[in-house]
Amino acid sequence: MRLSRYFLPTLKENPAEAQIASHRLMLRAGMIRQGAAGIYSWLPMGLKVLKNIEQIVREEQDAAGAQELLMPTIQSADLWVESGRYDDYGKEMLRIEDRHGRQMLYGPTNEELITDIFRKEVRSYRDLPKNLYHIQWKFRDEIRPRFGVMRGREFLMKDAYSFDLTAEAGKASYNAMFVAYLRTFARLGLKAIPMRADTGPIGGDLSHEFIVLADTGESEVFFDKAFDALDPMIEVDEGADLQPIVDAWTSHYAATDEIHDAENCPVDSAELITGRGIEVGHIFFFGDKYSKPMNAVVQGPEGETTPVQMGSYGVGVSRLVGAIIEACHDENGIVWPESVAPFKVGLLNLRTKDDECTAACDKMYADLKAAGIDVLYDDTNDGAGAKFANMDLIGLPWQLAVGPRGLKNGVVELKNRKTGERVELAPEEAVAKLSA
RNA sequence: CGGGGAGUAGCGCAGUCUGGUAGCGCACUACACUGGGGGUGUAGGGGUCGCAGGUUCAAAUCCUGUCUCUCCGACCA
Repeated sequence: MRLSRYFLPTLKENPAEAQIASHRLMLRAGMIRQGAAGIYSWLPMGLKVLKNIEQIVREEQDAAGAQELLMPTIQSADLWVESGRYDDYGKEMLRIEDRHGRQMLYGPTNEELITDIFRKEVRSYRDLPKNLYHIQWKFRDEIRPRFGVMRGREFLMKDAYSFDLTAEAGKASYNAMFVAYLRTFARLGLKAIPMRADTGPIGGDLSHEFIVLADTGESEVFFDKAFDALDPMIEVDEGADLQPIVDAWTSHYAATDEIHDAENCPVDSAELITGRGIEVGHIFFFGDKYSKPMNAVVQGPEGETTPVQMGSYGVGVSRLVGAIIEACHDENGIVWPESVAPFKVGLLNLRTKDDECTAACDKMYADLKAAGIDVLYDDTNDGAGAKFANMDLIGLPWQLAVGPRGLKNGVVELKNRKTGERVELAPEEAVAKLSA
């Protein structure tokens, strides 16, 4: 993509309303613009990152045996009345009336809807287990939205729902999601710690929050140093018992500041790590909490009818964009992990008016594209300084600077955004290195 | 929902107290110079001062109402 044609409205100055790094940087880097409090438009580069994250989440869900579907954003209130949550949910739920006076709502979550879909179609235990998920926009009318996409009212969420015959089988489904989450966050370039969680309005007796570590995170977290030794990229064989892995990840102490009690902490202070974190995932096993009142039942092997055992598993996809930036930025701007970066490399033409320089840039641009590399080519007439600053701001993993000075010696400069390391090498070598 | 703050050009702000031709920096347009870390000069364009009433010869400025945004608290993926 040529920058001269790309819709990337970057800002040199900080917008007054943005308090935290990710919000500030998302606005400055031209990723989002606010429509109303807690509601954002995603501009091309922001959307690209969002889609990249979404895709990694999707791949890991699919790999864990979940199947994607898509439920609507607007739901009928009837189902919520049936589950008893229509009144429980309170003002956080955006209620809408259609032209016929029917009560509708913009879904804050989808347990009722998925349970309804399930109960209408599934009759036999032979159809179990099932795990269905979708990635869809949700709305929760937060009292006070803040921190940009981290605490918006409208947000993109992956939510999966598992259905099993027995609690034991349900636990296995829960474990599969647990491991999928470890892998997902690792692939996103994040360090995530699972913590035992309050089940809140969703309910149930087994639940974990996944907290991503970031120096500027919203809450303080405490966890055992032992987590550092665990590898999140677990290879899962189909049908394998994941309980030992889950046990390994849940046997160590981890707590947010709300629960943490320094006096009675079971971990020696020398073994305890204190940091800040952002909740990006939450998984629940809640048994028959919804299946029972909503009569989602299957016939078992003995012919008996039993409510299915359910779990639900959420990932804040849009929130992750902010969380990743909180975890990956410096004073100059964003530092994208390569897995989610909007482009892999930024190609900087430092002197567009120099025909030789521009010819060399055009060729590298063509070569990089031919090699299948996603490249943002700064072909604008801005000064070199402005180009470097802008490229640092938007945080592409690699910067390829091409100017007459280097070309005279047959070299271009390749800079790693994260380490700041710069090397000079021949244009073909640079393309080869980026293609590797 | 309780308590603060703010709405003036795309962004950041001054002007409001003490009413009298709407300003500054950045960004934008044109030209020239410059050219490896947000460069320089010259000349330009752009705002019914959030909205609605009111007071006045005259309102960004005073009064009333209203909407929006934002910060702190309780709540949350």
